[in-house]
Amino acid sequence: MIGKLIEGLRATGRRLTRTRRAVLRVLEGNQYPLSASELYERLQKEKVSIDLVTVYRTLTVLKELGFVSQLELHHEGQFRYEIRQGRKHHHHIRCQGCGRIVDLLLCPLKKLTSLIEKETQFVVNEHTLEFGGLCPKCQ
Amino acid sequence: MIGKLIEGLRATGRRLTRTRRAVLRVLEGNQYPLSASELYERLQKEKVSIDLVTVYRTLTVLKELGFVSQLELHHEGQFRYEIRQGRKHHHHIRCQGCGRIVDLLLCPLKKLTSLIEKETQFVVNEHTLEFGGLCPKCQ
DNA sequence: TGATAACTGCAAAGAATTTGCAATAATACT
DNA sequence: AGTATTATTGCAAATTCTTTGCAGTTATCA
Repeated sequence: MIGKLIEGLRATGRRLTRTRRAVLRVLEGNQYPLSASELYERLQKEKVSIDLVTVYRTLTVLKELGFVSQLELHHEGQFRYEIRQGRKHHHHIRCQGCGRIVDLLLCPLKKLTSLIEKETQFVVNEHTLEFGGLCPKCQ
Repeated sequence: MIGKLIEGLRATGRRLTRTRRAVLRVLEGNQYPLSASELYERLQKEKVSIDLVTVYRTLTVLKELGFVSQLELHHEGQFRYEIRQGRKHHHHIRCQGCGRIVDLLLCPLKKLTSLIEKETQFVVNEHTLEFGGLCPKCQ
């Protein structure tokens, strides 16, 4: 992963820094998408000296290079980021109680897309699908 | 509509005011969901004297009474509001070029919900589905 | 008409995110 | 290895959307 990161950074005239490495490492160590401030907190716990602004800027770069994807879950008012590397297209379900986010591996929308294109005359480029509910612990 | 509004307001110890009437009227005159600031601008054009804060507070009340629903479209960073009165459950498609929002009357997710509940052990209470693309003019 | 709340406007606070700029650090070249 | 170049960082401050506090205004009901 680091190898590909260096490659990607170089190709766009960027540099591999202590902070970029640290951000990527924390994201890799987490199976659910983190917000910028969550990432910041975890870095602080690990005694990595970094500014929240730098976290934002790093996430922007990683997103531009295609290493992470940016999620916008409803009722949250913030972005979340997760490693995109080698992951299939998927959606999420979020617990309305504790906020826990779980991946959904299915996506039933491919067929629907062409139907919608016919109906609206739009060219569909993306879709977001998200469920909200209560996880077993919060029920 | 106004009749039901008065009824709803009364029932919760609230009052029908010039501003609430105006906000509802503008929402009714629009077929696509408006943001608070868009609503504010339209009211200004109509020479209705109102503060943006009051627009927000009014939208909150209308939402609580079930007269409008609050939407959170992706890549927008703001809420939108649309009349809910007598409208069926639906989703939206938004043009990535001009931002135009069109309703989608179909919803293919009812069957999917029980599948997801089995898979995740969540109780699903809501879902959001949204498409992004280019409208005929922006293609 | 007057009393009692609810409602409004204004200013200011909050939260997430972005921007400007000088100091710092990674890279390339010698 | 040493130095010049230029990307990156940290800090402060700005932005955007939304919410809150409070005193003055207005709708409602006796």
